[in-house]
Amino acid sequence: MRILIVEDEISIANFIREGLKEEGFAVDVATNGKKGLELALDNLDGYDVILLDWMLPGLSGIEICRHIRKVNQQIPIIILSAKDTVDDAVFGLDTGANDYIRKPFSFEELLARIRVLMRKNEVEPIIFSAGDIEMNVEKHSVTKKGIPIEFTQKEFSLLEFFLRNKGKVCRRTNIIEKVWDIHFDYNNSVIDVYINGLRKKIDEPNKPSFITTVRGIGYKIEED
Amino acid sequence: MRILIVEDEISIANFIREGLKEEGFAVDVATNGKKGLELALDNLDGYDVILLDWMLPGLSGIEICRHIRKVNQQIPIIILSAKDTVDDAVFGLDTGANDYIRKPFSFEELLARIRVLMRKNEVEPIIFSAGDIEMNVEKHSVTKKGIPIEFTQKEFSLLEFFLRNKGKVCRRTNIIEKVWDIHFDYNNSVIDVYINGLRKKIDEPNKPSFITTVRGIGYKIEED
DNA sequence: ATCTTTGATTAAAGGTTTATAATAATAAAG
DNA sequence: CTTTATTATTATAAACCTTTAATCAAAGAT
Repeated sequence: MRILIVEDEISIANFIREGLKEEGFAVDVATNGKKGLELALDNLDGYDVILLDWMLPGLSGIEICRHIRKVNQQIPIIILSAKDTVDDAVFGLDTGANDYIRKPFSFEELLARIRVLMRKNEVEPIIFSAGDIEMNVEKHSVTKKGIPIEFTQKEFSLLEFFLRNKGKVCRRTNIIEKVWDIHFDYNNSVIDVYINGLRKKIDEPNKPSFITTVRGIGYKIEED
Repeated sequence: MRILIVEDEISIANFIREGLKEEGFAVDVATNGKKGLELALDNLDGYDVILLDWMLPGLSGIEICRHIRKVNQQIPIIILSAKDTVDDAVFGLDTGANDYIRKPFSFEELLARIRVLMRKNEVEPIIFSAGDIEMNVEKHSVTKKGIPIEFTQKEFSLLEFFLRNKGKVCRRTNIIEKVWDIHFDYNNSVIDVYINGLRKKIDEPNKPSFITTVRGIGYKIEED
């Protein structure tokens, strides 16, 4: 997680930088507008959040924000400003900032607001893979070495369950609960039938199966 | 654009409601926590933003927020609160709110912050295409290899939905919700009928359909 | 070495989902 | 108000998943 701070008051910049570093962020600081915009545009995808002071020598934070938004609408921008009127806040937000924090601010609240902005990018993974197998949940497709393999609904969710738990043993009870939504039924042989089906579609002849049996417990697929 | 306000102080609720209505929003108001949560959960996809007062009779705004976030991570939530300490704000934000506004607040700033949260849904492409098919949403026209094909309204929006989600599987639940605005009705066969209609107009004889069936889940059109 | 348990495989029954046509209901147009 | 176009519902047949059951093979226990 990388954050860019554009702030000309060295003491404030340092204060934020040290605080964020303690939280485990990588931090870049620019102390004037021109340098800040340069850093931002050079490395737009590299930053997870950008903090902009409004009043800066040269290029203002607002102008930086406007420039960035011309090129990229996604990256979260927070304006930190001593301008504390409602009009200024509205102006800043309408220029494309995601948040507007008035100085002086509490570091804890800044941090919480950074967390909010990073939260939305934490989307559930939609692609799982193991060995040659790759699954795209959104597309509901699976490929082996790039070649698509068709799966029925149940087959697909069973395979998905294994891929989500790559490396771990999936117990029969667990499988039957999570994939079939059947409870308290250890010995349902539907599982076996479907394991068989998966193996037929995935495995290659004369090779150890992609899905290994853990006798008395369940099955698993190995971590790469 | 529909907004839910959960606020027990009638004067504040009315003030916000009237303001938002003037801005062209559809507004629902709940004056206690229980009712608010009910409205929210009944109609999660229906709201574009939810405003929660923290202190409410019965169920607090924080608790409502927590409940909603269990089910839905996307919908923007703003907490409006007389609790003005940093700790309260941090707590509110960490509970899943997207913004935390201290009372008393300016309506203009609330509006600007609502705009921020709705902005992400703004980028609207007008032309979609897949294979030989090209759709212009503005003109409400579709062509295949440049030759226009007529569609009825429902046919058009169904096709539009597929084109917007090119490559992804469109689940029946999703289709019936987004195209027909019918909720909790998986097995409405109106879908099948319209799929049939689209295929008749688009597909060529003795070729695989433009729209592929994903049995038990829904339909999709392939990425080019 | 044999028995018991567990897992693999196959085939077939049973059930669900989808395609299609026909019909009814609703909205729009003349 | 009637006609037409559009949308929704229902019915039925076909496709094909899912489950059950039966049999066989392998591993572990006695």
